[in-house]
Amino acid sequence: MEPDACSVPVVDAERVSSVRRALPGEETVQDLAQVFGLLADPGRLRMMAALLEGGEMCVCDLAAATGQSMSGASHALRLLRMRRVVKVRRSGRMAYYQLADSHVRMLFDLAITHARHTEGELGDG
Amino acid sequence: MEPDACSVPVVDAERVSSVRRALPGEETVQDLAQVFGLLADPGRLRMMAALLEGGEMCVCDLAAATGQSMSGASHALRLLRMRRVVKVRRSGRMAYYQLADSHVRMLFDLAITHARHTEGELGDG
DNA sequence: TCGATATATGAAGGATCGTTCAAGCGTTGT
DNA sequence: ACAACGCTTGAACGATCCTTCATATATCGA
Repeated sequence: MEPDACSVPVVDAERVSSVRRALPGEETVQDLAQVFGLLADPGRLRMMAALLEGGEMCVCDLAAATGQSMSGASHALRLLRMRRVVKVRRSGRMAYYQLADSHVRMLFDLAITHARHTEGELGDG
Repeated sequence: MEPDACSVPVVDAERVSSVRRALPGEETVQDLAQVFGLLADPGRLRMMAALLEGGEMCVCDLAAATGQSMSGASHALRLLRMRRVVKVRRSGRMAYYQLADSHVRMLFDLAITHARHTEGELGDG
């Protein structure tokens, strides 16, 4: 993937190695990136927002509320399920989903704060 | 993209429309997804973690600390710059980057909490 | 048992993303 | 002026992702 010792010139070698030691390990980085990746898709984002609002919902209602096809919703929920962001309760042929923990809500609120804060103009500085 | 009125059968029509009204607008959803998308890449994630730890750093030190090529680091920083996640200060031929606001730190901490909380076993329930 | 329903899944298509290579710009030092 | 330097950018390639279609499983009702 990325070379551990690359041929990049360094200005402040001491700080570089200090920062390097402070960085989260490879496994943690991968985990974090995957969690954020789940939130990076509008369909899944709406899905989580819907669950935040609606509490516990079945797949077809989630699909309808977020404007997705059944298949699309099911695929999205599978990813969220595998990363333990949502949990499922099955009753007969229905599947009822809800958020697995409260971190998602906080991530959401923070991100919305950021989005509102940097609202409007984007681009280079 | 996705049909507004799709042919999905609905169980609880009232809740569906209530949730639908409560969802953030299309523009907000797109913005949020893009912010999370920036955090979804290990290289950019390490970059933000480095800035969190190191305060203000030049591109070559960032590249060295996160194990990226110069070009890769520069491309990553361009995306972060355009979304106003980082800001740049130029001095001569150097470019010093730092985080633009404190939301990133909170997003990080929350996500790490989530990662630690769901550590270990993944997969279907 | 048979069909309809609710959800899940695999495969295929095109779109998007990340990395790399090559070249570009502006600055510094000689 | 020239070369070295720090950084930026564009294009290209391969990998990954999202959507859709078709099919599969399991449950319910007749």
